[in-house]
Order: sequence, then structure tokens, then C-alpha cells
Amino acid sequence: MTRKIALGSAPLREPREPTIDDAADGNATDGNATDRRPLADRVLAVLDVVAAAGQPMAVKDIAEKLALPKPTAHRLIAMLEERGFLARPIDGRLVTVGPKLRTLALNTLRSSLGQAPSHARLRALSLELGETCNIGVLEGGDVVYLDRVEVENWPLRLEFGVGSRVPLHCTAMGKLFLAFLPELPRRRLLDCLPLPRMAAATLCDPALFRAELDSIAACGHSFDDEEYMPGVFCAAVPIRDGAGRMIAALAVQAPKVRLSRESVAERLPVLHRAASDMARALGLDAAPAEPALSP
Amino acid sequence: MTRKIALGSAPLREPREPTIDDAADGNATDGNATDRRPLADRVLAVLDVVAAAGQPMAVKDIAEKLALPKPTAHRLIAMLEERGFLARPIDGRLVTVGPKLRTLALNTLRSSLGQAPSHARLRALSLELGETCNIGVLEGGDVVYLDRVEVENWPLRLEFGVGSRVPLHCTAMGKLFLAFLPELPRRRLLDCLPLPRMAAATLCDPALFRAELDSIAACGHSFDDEEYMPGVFCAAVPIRDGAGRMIAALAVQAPKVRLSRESVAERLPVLHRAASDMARALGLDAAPAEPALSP
DNA sequence: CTGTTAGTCTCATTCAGCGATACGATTTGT
DNA sequence: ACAAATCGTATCGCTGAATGAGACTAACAG
Repeated sequence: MTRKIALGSAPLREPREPTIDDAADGNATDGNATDRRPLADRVLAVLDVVAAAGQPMAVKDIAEKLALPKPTAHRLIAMLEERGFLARPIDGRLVTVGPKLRTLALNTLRSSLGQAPSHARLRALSLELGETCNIGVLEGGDVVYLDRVEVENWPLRLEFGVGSRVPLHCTAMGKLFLAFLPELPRRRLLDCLPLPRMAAATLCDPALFRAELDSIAACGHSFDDEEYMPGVFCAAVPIRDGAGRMIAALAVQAPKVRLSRESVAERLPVLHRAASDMARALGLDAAPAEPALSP
Repeated sequence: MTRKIALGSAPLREPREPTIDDAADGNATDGNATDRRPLADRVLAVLDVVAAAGQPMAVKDIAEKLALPKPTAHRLIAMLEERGFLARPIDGRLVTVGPKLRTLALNTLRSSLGQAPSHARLRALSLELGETCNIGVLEGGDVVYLDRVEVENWPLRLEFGVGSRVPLHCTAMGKLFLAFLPELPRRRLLDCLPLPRMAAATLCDPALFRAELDSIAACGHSFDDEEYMPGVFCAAVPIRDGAGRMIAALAVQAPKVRLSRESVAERLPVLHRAASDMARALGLDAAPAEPALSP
């Protein structure tokens, strides 16, 4: 990148005297390891803690729980109180949620209504299959999990929550996206996609990998047969919009003892049905711009 | 304190030309009226706006509404997205509330309703009716219990505590929510909602179920006549905000020997009165927002 | 192909936030 | 009642996180 040619001045930026005081400075400022966490995080954390408490809380406890210095805690809470996000009930010393936060809460639930149908359908699917299911989209070279319903005995609890990203080349969802992408973006992605080995079965050879993609494009679904995590099998089908373009992926994952190439066949129709329901639930059936012309 | 004396007085900094501009600086800094509003306000404002929208929003609109510079808006939203407070639905361009904000919302409401005025009113109601009463909201295709007052001889002790979830199609609260939902989410939810049989009287037929919802919408309250648990009768009425939107449900449940279709009539006014008291006790912020329709 | 619009990047500047310290205000223990 | 402990408030110089103008790129629409 062209690195805009200095605005003339160059690095005038005088480094400070490298004298002994540097050494002193190094760890001095003393124990002043100001670990300054951004304000935003603290604000959100305070709201979280106060709301989760379920009952009025002492400022001290909030400060302790979040490891906030005393004045800082007071300042933050006073600020949130002023804005109406927190409030102090009668006794004046304790802190609870305020009216603004209540309104925000109500609006939040109302807004998340749009996500309820697809989530409900996902849950129904998960119930029917008895396994963990999730929805993902393609975003900048990764698959991002949009929603997820876990079954009780799923071993990998926290690692793949909503919002987490997984690679393209070794996951059922990722390979599915690659297989169904329009020519151009597909090229661009494939050309610079590394195929690092994640597990024994990962497809690391480009030729093999392309063959796999062709086969997926032909049959309309994809598997991850321990290519990402040992012992985990995964199957994915596309969620398409009204014009037939693949917008998202729907996947089921399970320990290999419960799901495998052999046993997955009878579940595929169930998956496909859920996928088309989901398209409707997500409002993808609406008139889609233009029917694709150039391939 | 070592106080790095070295630099002591010297303003090594020496950046801009030390010209007359010092004088000019006095009131100027030019037309550069950088009105820098604190980060915290902006974070809260963004959450407010996104939640109040009721539907996914374009970044541009958020930026406009809050008079935020373009890069700042993107930075803020990206940060909130990373933290899980905001999320982007399928299309990836728009922004909505995220999972973290949803749990914050639930916790907030639980805190609000579990405390002084609301909880007291719920207890009063329970006392007056002599039966177990509870409050719930709709979230993610379930009813979530936010508060509850049990009578002594209630048989189902632990199963339905605060925070537990029950299905929509076979509970008084759930059917009430469905009956009063706005058209679009209602249709999509109904499309996706399985109607599994939970008890002998569960309404499993879609046509019958829709008829039931219509009837509920018409009369303003709902029953669960042994549709979920044998021997348990339940009645629910809506709690509405200032704009008339249903935000929560208030319900009474009892063994059928003590409460039934016949004997419930005289209790309904009591329930409705409690519901409107609770709405008032919720003390919402003054801005319930308008029922945004797309322009 | 060109204009339009939305999103990204860079970077010098600056002020909002910070928290150590100190001091008043309460509550608590005896 | 009086300490003692605890909690809340006020002050203030330092600093780096946040900022936003501007330039650039990507995505589309016509």
C-alpha cells in the first residue's frame, strides 16, 4: 500500500531522553501498572452485574466483583444513574436497574422477536435429531455461527458459541459455502486459502479438496468427517433465498459414535426440510433483486 | 517518588510551530467545533436506538440518528458486536440486538419485577386468589418465567421456578403472546412452531390452534385447560405498556379442582386489575418509541 | 462503464477518563 | 457515647484511548 508519503515532517517525534531515568521509568511509575480497561467494557459489565444480581447491590460489591478502583466505580455508577440506567431504591445506598434500562430491556425483547422464528425452528430440528444444530454464514474467509441449539450432553460447551468463527476448509459449513459460491468470489477465496491440517482427516491437498467441493456441489450437502475435531462428525445443507442463492448454512454436529457417514442418510431429508422452513422464517423467500444472469 | 526529573520542566514535546497561533488558539481551534461526547453515552445511545428500532438497522441510519461520524459509528458497532451486545442477521449488512443484550434484558426484567412494588403486587394477587401466580415474557420462542409467588399447597414445586422456560402452544401465557403478536412475526412463528402433544388436551391441530388464538385475541385472556399438565388449569392476561403493546403476561395456575373454565370468570377482573397495576409499577421510561414501520 | 453510496484505513491530536491520595460522612461495635 | 471501621466524595496532574477529517476501496445501481 502506498503509504502516503510523509507529510513532510518525518519522524520528528522526539523520543524522550534515553537517560537513566528511562531505566527508572521502566518499572517505575512504580507499581502503577495501570491496567486501563476501556470504559465501554466497564459500563456494560456494570449493567450486567447489577441486572444479574436480581436485587439491589452495594456499590462496594460491584466494585469488588469487577475489580474497579473505588472512585472509578462511584463515578461510573453515578453516571449511569444520571442517565437513568441505574437507580437507587429508597434506602439510597444500594443500586438497581433504572427505568432506562427497563425500557431498553423491553425494546430488546421486542426487537429480538424477528430472530425467534428461526431459533424456534432450529430448536425443533435439534429436538428431532437429538443433536446439536447451528446456523452459520460466510463472512470474510470464515464461517460465523449465527445461532445454535445445544443438546444436553454435547461435550464441547463453550468453544463454539454464537459469534465464534471456524475455518472454511475443514468444516461442513465452510466446504458447503465454497462449493456453492458464485464463480468469482469462489476463485478469489480458493486461491488464497491455506489448507492447514487441523486433524488427521483434514483435506490438505488442493486437488483432493477441489474434488470434494465438486462432489458437494453435485449432491447438495456436505460432511465434516473428523476433519476439524477428532471424534466429531458434522453434516450441513444450504439455506437458500428465493432466487436459489445460498445465504446461510444449517448444520448438525455430533460425536461420531452417534452420527456418521452411514447413519446420516436418513437425517438428510429432515435437515433439508428444516433448511427450507428456515429460509421462510428468516424472510428470505421475499422477492430477491434479480434472478442471477451471468454465472 | 522518582518523578522523572529529567524532563521536569522541559516541554520536550515541541510539536506545532510556536507562533502567534497561540493567541489564535484562545477561542479558535478554528471552526473545529469537535464536540466530543463521552464514549459511554454513545454506547448506551447506540444500544437504545438499535433496540428501539424493533427491526434490523443499517449502520448508516444509526450514525445519522445519533449524529456520529462514519468511522466512529462503525468502530462502536463493531466493538459492541464483538462483545455480543449487537449482532448482524443473515444479510450481514444490518444490525440488531445480540445475545448478550438479550440476557441482559431478561436479567433486567427479572430484577425489576422481582423487587419491591411489582413483587408485592404479585404477592397480593396470589393472596387474594389463594393460588400460585406468575409473570412471564416471550423470548426466543419460549415463555420465560420472571417472577412467581407460590401458595403453600402447590404440587409442582421446583419445576417452574423463575428463569425456567415453557412452550408456547400449550400454555396460557404462550398462547396469549401468540394471539397478540404483530402480524409478521406471528405468521413466521406459527409456520415454524411444532405443536407436540404434551397432554391429552393439547391443541395439536394447526387449524384448531389458530381458531383458539383468534378467540383469545377477541376476548383478551387465555386459558390452559390441562393442555400442558394433566389436572392443572391456568389463566393469563396481558400486561401492556403505555402504547398498548403487550410486554408480559400475568397468570394464575391451580389444580383443576380449585380452578376451571366455570369458576374462573369471577377472578378475571381481579387478574386484569393486577395486570394494569403491575404495568404502572414497572415505571417505564417515558419513551416507549413508536411502532416503527418502514418508510 | 460511470456515478453513487457504504464501509475501511490512517494518523496526528486531544481531552475524557483515570486512580492515588486525602478527606468527610456513615454505620458499627462495644 | 465514643471509637473504629467502613463507605462515599473531592481533588488533580497525567496519559493514552478514542477521535474524526480525509483519502481510499468495495459494492451496487442505472
